Amino acid sequence: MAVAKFAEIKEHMLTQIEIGAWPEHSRVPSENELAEQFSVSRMTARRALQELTEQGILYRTQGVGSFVAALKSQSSLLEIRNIADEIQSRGHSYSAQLLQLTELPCPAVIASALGLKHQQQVFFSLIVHYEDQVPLQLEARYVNPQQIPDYIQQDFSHITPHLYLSQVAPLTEAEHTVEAILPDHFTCQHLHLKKPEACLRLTRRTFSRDGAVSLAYLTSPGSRYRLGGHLNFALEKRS
Amino acid sequence: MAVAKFAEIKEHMLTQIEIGAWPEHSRVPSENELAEQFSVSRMTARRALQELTEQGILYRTQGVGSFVAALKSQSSLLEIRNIADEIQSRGHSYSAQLLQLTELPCPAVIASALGLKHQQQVFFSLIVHYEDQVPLQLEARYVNPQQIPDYIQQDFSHITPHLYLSQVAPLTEAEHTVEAILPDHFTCQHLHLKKPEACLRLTRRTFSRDGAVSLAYLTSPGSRYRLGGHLNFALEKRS
DNA sequence: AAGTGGTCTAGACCACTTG
DNA sequence: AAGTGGTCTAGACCACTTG
Repeated sequence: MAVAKFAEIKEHMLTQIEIGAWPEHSRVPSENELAEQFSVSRMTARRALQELTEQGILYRTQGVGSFVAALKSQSSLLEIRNIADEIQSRGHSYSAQLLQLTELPCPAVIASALGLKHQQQVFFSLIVHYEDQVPLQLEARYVNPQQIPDYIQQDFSHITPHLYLSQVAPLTEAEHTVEAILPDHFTCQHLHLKKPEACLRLTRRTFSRDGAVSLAYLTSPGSRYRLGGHLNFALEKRS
Repeated sequence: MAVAKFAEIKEHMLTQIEIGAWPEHSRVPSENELAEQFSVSRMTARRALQELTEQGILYRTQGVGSFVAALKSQSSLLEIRNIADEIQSRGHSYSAQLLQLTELPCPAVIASALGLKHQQQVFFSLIVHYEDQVPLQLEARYVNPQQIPDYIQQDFSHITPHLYLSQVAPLTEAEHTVEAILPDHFTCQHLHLKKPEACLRLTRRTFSRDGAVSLAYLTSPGSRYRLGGHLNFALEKRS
């Protein structure tokens, strides 16, 4: 079996939702209807519905039916994922636009965060990440040149800074801050926002074995992006 | 069927792991072994194993077996803190204003999240949390009345819902979503926002041993609140 | 009464890893 | 070759919501 049948059904349903054929809160086919349409047993149709429900894409009510949940891009809070992978794992196309890749004298805040001296040179990259041609995130990143001397020679339209950094300086630690902000004019422009709207801003400082590597400001429109996480405490009680 | 068979098997396995009978990375019974032990079909035993795997409690390898996963590292980004403690630990004064504490017929989305039936009664509380007399967070919370029958009798101007819930139904699991939104008029009013500004909204679903306990929407002005965290990867490599 | 989702059975064939 | 997990079938009974 090249592709599982339940996966094909999920794929089909996701497509219907994406193209808007099945709007939010509309009813989707029942287990029995899907089973007949795809010539599978009810258990297989059920699995497709069930997994989409666990992913937060559908919600179901016994005796009533299954419905499309409100949709948004979602990423995990717990893991630091490469945004390209994240987008592609949703079955969408990823692309990037490199706006800047330069060397700057280090602003005081950045110097302090990266353990550099004020006015020392620091690498800076500015990139827009697109999901299916729609800007999902503006990434402004300062990189410690002592740790990553070749940063400025990379082609960041083909590899994300995150992926490159994780290859040359494996991540050992990260610090996050999450804020809601109203973006400035410049950010609005690059995120194709006609009017300023609430944006999520992640500030992420990453560390490798030898200390602070980079400080990134990741800004995404609130209407297109959210962070999701899952915590499990069952096993933590023991220690 | 009072309690589903797959749930009983999960319960049993969780207990074994919690009491240390099944240490990290040790092998747990196979689908066939569990099916025989509990006199159920393999599909039912499989479901128990599968759900524990999705919860991150087990990991499985085809042809080899199922194993107890490693402890998750803690992330203060998602650390579930009592907001009263959080405010007081900054040396500020905490107070709360109870706006609503009622019983409602359950909306479909809430029912699905809490494992309740549509239109069944659900408890609802609405509270504003103040830091030094300034509103910091609007908390709208739906609570499973089957698990927390006395919720509606509590005095939430003196104890936060989070603290009360953690006392009567210890947290085993939590799911988070973080979004940036523009608040509606009602929210603006209670957060004393003259104009709508970007707000952080945490959606938090909490679980106890017996299932979903509550679903909370926590909304805070972006200018007054942010989430901060620290991730350590040394222990996280598992999959 | 008809349709929905929730649970379960007792089989089946498969791909995979191990001794 | 024996055991594991992965997928699937064609039934069954149930609780629930709706017309």
